[in-house]
Parts: sequence; C-alpha cells; structure tokens
Amino acid sequence: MLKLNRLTDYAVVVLSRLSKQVGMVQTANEISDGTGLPMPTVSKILKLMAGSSFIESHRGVNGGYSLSRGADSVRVSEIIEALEGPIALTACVDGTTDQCTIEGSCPMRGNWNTVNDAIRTALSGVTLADLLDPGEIFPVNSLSKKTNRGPISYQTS
Amino acid sequence: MLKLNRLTDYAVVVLSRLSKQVGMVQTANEISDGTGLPMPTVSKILKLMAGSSFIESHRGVNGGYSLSRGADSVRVSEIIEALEGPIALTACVDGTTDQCTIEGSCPMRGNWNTVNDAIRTALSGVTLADLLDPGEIFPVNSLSKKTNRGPISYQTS
DNA sequence: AAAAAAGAGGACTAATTCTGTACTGTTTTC
DNA sequence: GAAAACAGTACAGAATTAGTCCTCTTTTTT
Repeated sequence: MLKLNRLTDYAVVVLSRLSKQVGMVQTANEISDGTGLPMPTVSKILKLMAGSSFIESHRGVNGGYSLSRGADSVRVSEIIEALEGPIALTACVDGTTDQCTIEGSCPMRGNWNTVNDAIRTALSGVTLADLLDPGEIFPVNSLSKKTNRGPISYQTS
Repeated sequence: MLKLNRLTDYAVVVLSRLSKQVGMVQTANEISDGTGLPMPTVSKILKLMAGSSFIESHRGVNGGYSLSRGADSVRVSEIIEALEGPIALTACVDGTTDQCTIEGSCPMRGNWNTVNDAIRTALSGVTLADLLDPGEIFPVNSLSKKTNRGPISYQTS
C-alpha cells in the first residue's frame, strides 16, 4: 500500500539522466541507451511527463526532451502527479457523488483530504535532487534489460 | 498512484464505529450490521488490525473487538501499517540486493527513503479523530451492500 | 464435559489494475 | 518531401486486490 508504481520509479532514473545537463536535449533513444531501460518504456514515461513544466519536448528532427529546471527545483510531488494524476482522493471525496451510496452518513465525508494534504505537503518538500546521489550524479550504464527491481512501494507484506 | 487500497478505507469506517465507545466490545457481526459493510470484509479487516496496539480482540463467547485508545490517539500511519505493512520501500532499497541488477550505478540508491520518511511523518501527524466528522461521530446505518465507492486513492488517471 | 459463540488463520476465485509493447499520426528540420 | 522524433491510442498478458469461504482454536455457559 501507498505503492508507487514502477513507472514512477523509472521516471526518476530517466530524470536523473536528463538532469546531467539542464536544457540539453536528448532523444528517448539516447536516454534508453544511457539508462538501460527499454525504449518503449522510456518513451512512455517521457510522454507522460511531457505536459509538466519541468520537462520540455522538442519535435521533429533533432528533437528530444530536456529538463527545464535544475533537479533541486523539481518537486517529487510534481513527478508523481505527472505520472499518476493529481494527489487527491477519488470517489466519495471528489465529485462522484453518484457512486457513493452512503453520502450523508459517511463517517469521514472528505476528511481523507486531511491525509491528502499532509502527503502532498510532504512530497512537495522533497526534490528530485534529494533522490539523486549527491556525489555521482549519473554513472549509470549497466542497467539490465530485465532489471526486475520491483515497484517502489511502501511495502505490502 | 499513492493509492490506498479499499480495505484501508473500510477500516476507517469500522474504526469509527468502534470509536463510539472506547473499550466497548463489539462483535464483527455487530460492526457489520452497524456499518453495512459485508461481514466477511469486516472480519478480515479486524483480523488484520488485531495485532495492532490500538485494537483489542477478545475470543470466545461474548468476545469481539474493542478500541483500546481514543480516536485522537490512533495515528493514520498506524492504521495503514496494520493493513498494508510498514511504510517503507521495497526492492532496491531494502535488503533485496539480489534483484537489483544496477546496484552501484543506481542513481538513487535508497534515497526514496527520504520520501518514505516524509510520508511517514505526515501520516503520523493525522489521527483517526481527524478523519471522523467532528459533529456526528457515527450516524451510519444505511450502507449499501454494494457501496462501490472505489478505492481511496490519490487519483490514478 | 459438552456445546455454542466468536476470533484466528489460511486458501481460493474473480475482478481489477499495471506493465510493457505496438501501431499510427503529427511536427519539424534538412 | 523525406526522414527523424515526439504524440496519442489501443491492447494483451501479468500481477494485485477484493471478496468469500472453510476449518481450527479459544472462551464462556450450562
């Protein structure tokens, strides 16, 4: 539970690669080669993040992706929101009143938002830079094609 | 992502029922009737939480479950940990070095722990009482058998 | 001592979600 | 206008989760 999906984990790897040089454009292919992550996966991640303010995409020949801010300016909350949507409760709490058959009698009625806010605040306080190893920013080049690292999760069992 | 599973959501409903009177023993059946949640589900949730310090179970005739502390003393982090295990990262971060083929070159090498700590701290600051409606503690009695409220999740799409 | 009430523990199936991949379309440069 | 690279969508297999059920153990009551 509180499980981050694997893509989010990979995203940090991809971003760390991009963070080598802010503003430098790299193609999805180059990032794939550099990280060892499969190209389709890298492509998918970058596309998901493309709409976010910390990533810029450039189309056409010589296109690619670049980081628009330094790693210390990219909040973890932004990364997660890019990949998994807003950090906010579904059902029962958002507008989906139809699905909730207990409505008025629901004992928490949106108070999960308290938890939401707490988590969102916490994640806003951590940056991409905090996730990268201070010393060596990105020496990676040995990722196996079948890394099987498991999802980054707040352990389930 | 950052999705709480449905059981955790239900758990709060169950706990809110128990919190009506701290120390009062209620059977899983009574709680099921009172909340409208299916008996097997209630039973499962209570069994999962039975090991936690905030819940006490009593076996045999006249047995049941009771809350051992006030709702304002039960941290949300405790509830989540009871249902989903420790709030800590798996793979790549814990002892599972075998599965991680990138080891020394992994750009974050355990720094997700920073995120972990932040979230854990945030969740420790919220109590069960914060999730319950201050005014009416537990008027519920109209839960449909097929509530279908969806998981409490930090929205996925 | 036996019977009944209630939790403990584990196993299993169906449904949902996630993952990884592929295909087609659009934009930009040369 | 051709090629490179991103954009968008769709989809099948795998993994998880949800929900249910069954059997065992404990405790009380008669």
